[in-house]
Amino acid sequence: MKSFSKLSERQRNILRFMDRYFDEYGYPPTIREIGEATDIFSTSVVNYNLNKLVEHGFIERSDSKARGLRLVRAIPNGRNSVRKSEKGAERFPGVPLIGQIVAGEPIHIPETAYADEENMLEIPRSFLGGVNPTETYALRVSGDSMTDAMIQDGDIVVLRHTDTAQNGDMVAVWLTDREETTLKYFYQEGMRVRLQPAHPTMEPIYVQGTDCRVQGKVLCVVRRVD
DNA sequence: AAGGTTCAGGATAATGGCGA
DNA sequence: TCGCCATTATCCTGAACCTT
Repeated sequence: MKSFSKLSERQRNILRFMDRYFDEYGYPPTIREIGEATDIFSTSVVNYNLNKLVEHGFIERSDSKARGLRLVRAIPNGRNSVRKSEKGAERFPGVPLIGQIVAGEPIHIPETAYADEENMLEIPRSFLGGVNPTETYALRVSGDSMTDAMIQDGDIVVLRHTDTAQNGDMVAVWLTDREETTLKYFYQEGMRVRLQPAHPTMEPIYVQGTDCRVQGKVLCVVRRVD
């Protein structure tokens, strides 16, 4: 994963523009708007650089819809970088950190999560992709099954409460037979579900649809670097 | 119509091999 | 070690096409 300063000038400009645009309009820009704002004349170049930013873990893209862009890492000096702002909690709503995902040990995730102030994370609204903060919660990741998805041991994932998922979604899933929660990519394959780790040497888990329950979909990842 | 994707091909930078 | 050259990788342009 590259740091912000190691990105090309254009890629940094794209991130800054996306950050400003989301802050102003509340939704992401189009590829053509990004091109206009960053002096890129070809949509393919914008697309190329967006793919690079996905590769480096700065943004996520949705294949199925227009403006399907989402910042998933804070931008240094960006409007939505992780800091207190004049609008305070409104722009940086609290997301409760309620536990961790750890293989072999079940974790109960309440429908209405509660955490004391010490365990509340301030997450920029743009990182939640329009999801109501009251529908979100955070978990600390233990293990390295998602390293290829830029999620390391100790990272915090922010999730939206949901009991459904689409193929390719990164989700927290409760496995009823194993009595544990796991973080994997979700793929429905007929009556069974494939839970795919993002790790080169780890095998997917196959379970019957009735033996797993989606508990949340990952919205973004938070990492402390020190 | 707006917005996104794909493709062929060109320019430039980075890298590696080789001889002096 | 240095300079030259070939190869490869990266980034870009422009246009056509596809999807919603």
